[in-house]
Amino acid sequence: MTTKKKNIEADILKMAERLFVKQGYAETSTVQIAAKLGINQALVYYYYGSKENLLKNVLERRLKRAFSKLGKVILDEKMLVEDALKELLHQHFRLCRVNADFIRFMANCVANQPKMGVFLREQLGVLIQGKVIELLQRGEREGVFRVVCPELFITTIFSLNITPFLLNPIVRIVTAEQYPDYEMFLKEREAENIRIIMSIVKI
Amino acid sequence: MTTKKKNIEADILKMAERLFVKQGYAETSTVQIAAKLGINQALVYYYYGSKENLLKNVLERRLKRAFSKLGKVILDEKMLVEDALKELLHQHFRLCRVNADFIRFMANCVANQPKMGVFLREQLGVLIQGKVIELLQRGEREGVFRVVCPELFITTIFSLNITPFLLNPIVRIVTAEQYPDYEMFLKEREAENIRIIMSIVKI
DNA sequence: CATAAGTTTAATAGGTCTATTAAATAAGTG
DNA sequence: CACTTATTTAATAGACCTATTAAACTTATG
Repeated sequence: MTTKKKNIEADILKMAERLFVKQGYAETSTVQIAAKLGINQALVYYYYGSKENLLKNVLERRLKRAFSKLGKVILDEKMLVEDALKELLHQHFRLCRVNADFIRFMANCVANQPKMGVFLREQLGVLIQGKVIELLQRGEREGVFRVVCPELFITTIFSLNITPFLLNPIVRIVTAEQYPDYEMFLKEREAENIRIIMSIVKI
Repeated sequence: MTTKKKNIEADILKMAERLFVKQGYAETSTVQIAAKLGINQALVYYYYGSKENLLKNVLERRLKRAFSKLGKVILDEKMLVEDALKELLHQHFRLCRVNADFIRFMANCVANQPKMGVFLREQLGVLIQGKVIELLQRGEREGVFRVVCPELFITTIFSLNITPFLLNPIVRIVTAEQYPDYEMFLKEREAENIRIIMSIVKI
């Protein structure tokens, strides 16, 4: 009773995120969000004013979380630069797995509502590149990495790592015969991604 | 007057496709489809029975079209196998550009409604692999291509080619500084994709 | 031309959704 | 405790949506 005082506001946000990401924005109603929490639907409006504003809060929170995790990956200077990059790639692959639904959701938000494009651009900022560029520069300095265009390099990584999750059902169809177990495919896929990416930079 | 007799059925399908892909399924109403065509909304039900059935018709038609185009890419036996593969990659990149909205839409359909997953699996079948596998085998036979796993190879191609379009807004943010003009980036991106993919197979 | 079959329309039932409001309840504060 | 502020509820306005229906219109065909 007393403990769940201010949790409702946060609960709404969490449930909204879960349902938005799983079912889509339009397919999720404030009625449903409230029902799943066992609260009155008007509370959604009491705390967030409108469904659109609720969406913005969801995006903001989730983006912050996702990126803060990537930022926390520690790449020891004592590690070989190659191993550090491999570790980063591994973490990125994991991150793509966990956030695929959300990324799909974002892509939709932007595609369906032009407003969201502007909003997302503000939110995303320059959060992504950091670590990769750092490693590329270190590798060059140490003479073990080729000089490559960071933008192309980063989008290569992003493309290879996100697609198996984002387009999971489509990729599944392509690979179903050889890999009846998708988890097995993912293992091979991650290894292949690392091979491909390393071969791009390694001298 | 007389000419537009049986076109209504087809017009509904085309308009539905346009609006579904642009705005999403839930965000598009049969009322809106009819309004845009200047016809009565009940006609949608007269011809298609239900909104869901309309969706299925849209998917079926569009899938058929998209794949038939890839099938038509002619890869002359007289062409060097390397050049043939490059040509196929070029066509695939173009196809991804044209169909990105639709692919995003499909990915959503599957994510939001489990039913659609089954339906799509039936539709997609084994339509994709064909040409690529053909070329891989020819390359191996001629001794100019390494032996590679076709499933991994195909998903690599798919990943690299689709992401710049499917996640256009996100990729834009990453590349905005270096490539203020996205078209310019796409040109570089296609060239890089071809380089990467060829380096995987070429001995 | 008359009748049947195919096409189109207006009207609406029945549902759900976003958002608001006024009243009820709980918590906080002097 | 008295009174203010914050939270929660029930009820509902107003919009829009899917789907149906019966009637009107058009075309085809004997």
